[in-house]
Amino acid sequence: MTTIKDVAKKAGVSISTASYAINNLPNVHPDTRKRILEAAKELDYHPNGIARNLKTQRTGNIGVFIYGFSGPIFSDVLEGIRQKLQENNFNIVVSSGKSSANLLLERQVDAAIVFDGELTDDILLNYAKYGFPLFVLDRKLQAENIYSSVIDNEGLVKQFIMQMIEKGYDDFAFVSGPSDSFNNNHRYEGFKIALKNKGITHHEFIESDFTIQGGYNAGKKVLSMAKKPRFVYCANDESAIGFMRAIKEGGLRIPSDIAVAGFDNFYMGEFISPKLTTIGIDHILWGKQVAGVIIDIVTNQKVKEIGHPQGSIIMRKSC
Amino acid sequence: MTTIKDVAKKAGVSISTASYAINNLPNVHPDTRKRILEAAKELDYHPNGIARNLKTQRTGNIGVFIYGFSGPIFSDVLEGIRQKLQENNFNIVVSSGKSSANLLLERQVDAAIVFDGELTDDILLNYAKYGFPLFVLDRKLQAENIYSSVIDNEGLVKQFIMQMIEKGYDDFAFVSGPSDSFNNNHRYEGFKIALKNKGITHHEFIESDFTIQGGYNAGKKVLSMAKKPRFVYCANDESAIGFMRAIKEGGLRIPSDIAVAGFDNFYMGEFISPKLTTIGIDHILWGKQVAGVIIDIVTNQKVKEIGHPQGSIIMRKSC
DNA sequence: TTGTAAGCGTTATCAG
DNA sequence: CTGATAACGCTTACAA
Repeated sequence: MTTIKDVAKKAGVSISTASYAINNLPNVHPDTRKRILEAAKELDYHPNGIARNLKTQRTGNIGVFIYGFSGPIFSDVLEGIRQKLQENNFNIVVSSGKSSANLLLERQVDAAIVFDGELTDDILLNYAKYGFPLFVLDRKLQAENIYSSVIDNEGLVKQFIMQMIEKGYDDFAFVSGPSDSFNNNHRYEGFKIALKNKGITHHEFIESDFTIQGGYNAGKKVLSMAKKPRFVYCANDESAIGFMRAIKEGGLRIPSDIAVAGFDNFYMGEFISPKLTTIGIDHILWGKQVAGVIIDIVTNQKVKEIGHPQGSIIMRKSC
Repeated sequence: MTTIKDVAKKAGVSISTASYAINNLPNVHPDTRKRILEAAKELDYHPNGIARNLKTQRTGNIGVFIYGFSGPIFSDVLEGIRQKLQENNFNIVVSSGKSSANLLLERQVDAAIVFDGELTDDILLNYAKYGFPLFVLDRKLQAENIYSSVIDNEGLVKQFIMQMIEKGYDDFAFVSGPSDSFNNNHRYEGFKIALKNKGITHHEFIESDFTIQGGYNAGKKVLSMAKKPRFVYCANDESAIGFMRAIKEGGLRIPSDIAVAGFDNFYMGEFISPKLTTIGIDHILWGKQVAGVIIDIVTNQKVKEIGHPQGSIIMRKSC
């Protein structure tokens, strides 16, 4: 492979001058620059990124620490991150579990976006102490070098459920996600606060796991209940879809027998019957914003707070 | 950050001996090794990956060139790739479009897996000439340093459609994907060959785009046809799901009025009514196999051909 | 405007 | 078994 040395030799200049020209520094005579650039082109020269990184002590790589690639929501956030990072000439290195640690410790990435529940708070706090900027998306965490943005689960669900109560519903059930899920727990909080605010003292709780199958099982459970809830709020859309399928199989009508709603605005929600009412987050935009902040951090710009990602209630036909 | 120099000094040895010990080379006295390792631990030393990469001329990074993160199939392949790569201590750098070029040219990755239609054959062939091993998943391509594995679209669809003909169906339509899609075109080939083999000379062709919405539109089109096909084969599951929704809205029964099937084994297919018959690929396994080959290549092992990824017909209730 | 040379943090050759 | 030392390919003071 050709190196800057070859270019310099061919152009008849020193290595440093070649470097200046190639990096577009102003201190090079136009003629020399032209000669160097031509030589580079003829030799099909491309700088060795690794060498550059070693010298500049920056990699231009941003780690994205994920648990896995599954889940539609997830891919949207990733996609937003990818777009923004790419626009700004950063590379994205994905990793999961403990491999992620090495990426930081071996200085292969300049910073990381964390979306991986396997990485405990303690672990993250520890890496932040080393000086690596970390942007955390799946929890709230306060510390130097740690930034975070989480969905306003509580506020959005509260607002939505209160609207539903005003619409006349007063007999609710909550189909949960995993009990260790940040999103699930805060959605449940919002749900309970809404009921409390409106003086509703009772609700059913059905444990589930954010999957279609789990929602389906929850639906079967409701079918077997003597006194069925009038409104079932599912902690995400996938479980809502499974839930709806089960109760439709059981002969119930949605929303006339049981009203249903979810969270996420999973695109399938528009293609089931009835169309699913949900709370939507603009995941791609969120990813872009997060990536934007990370870029500001590693390039020492002023970082702007992004707060919660944008969310909104999407009324369709299921309630 | 602490460097190997610090470790060497603390252990009272030369840099090279420290390096030997840290890299577990046999030529170090047990006592010295112990001293060095302890020093490393106390100083919380982690080797600088960039420096190592520069010296060894290998990065341990594999590029994964994608068009974007969207699509369920896609994430599964990625997930398989991620698992295998991670097991073998390789990092995965995702990229799309022309940023991907830089990754190779600047030697930030050792090889790449390509899943990005934006990268033309010419471009890929060119990179392969530089000596970068490329594994291509979305097309067939023959050249030095280029490896490829594609779904056996033609064979699987042919086999499936012939079975359906044997079952008694003889009046078919094909709902296509984008006309520039490798997968779509080969599925259509298989479809046509099956018909031809069985002496069926006519079929309907409805253009679509692999999306649920596109499938839905195709369904509306069929509803408006005077003479409707008896069996509609959709080039993927998402369009089949949209298609089914449209014709159900139009009051048709599946499979008694129109039978439907798809391709991919998208997990939603099990949660619609009737459950979708489809042709399934084990995408995660495929990703693992591909990653396995790439690893063999960059570590100079003997590479084993992987051929087509495993596929099978999954009979459910839609035909 | 250009060149010399130090150095980024490693690995690996060679001599001892 | 251990240590000097020369790379790897680049950027960047500093000198000329």
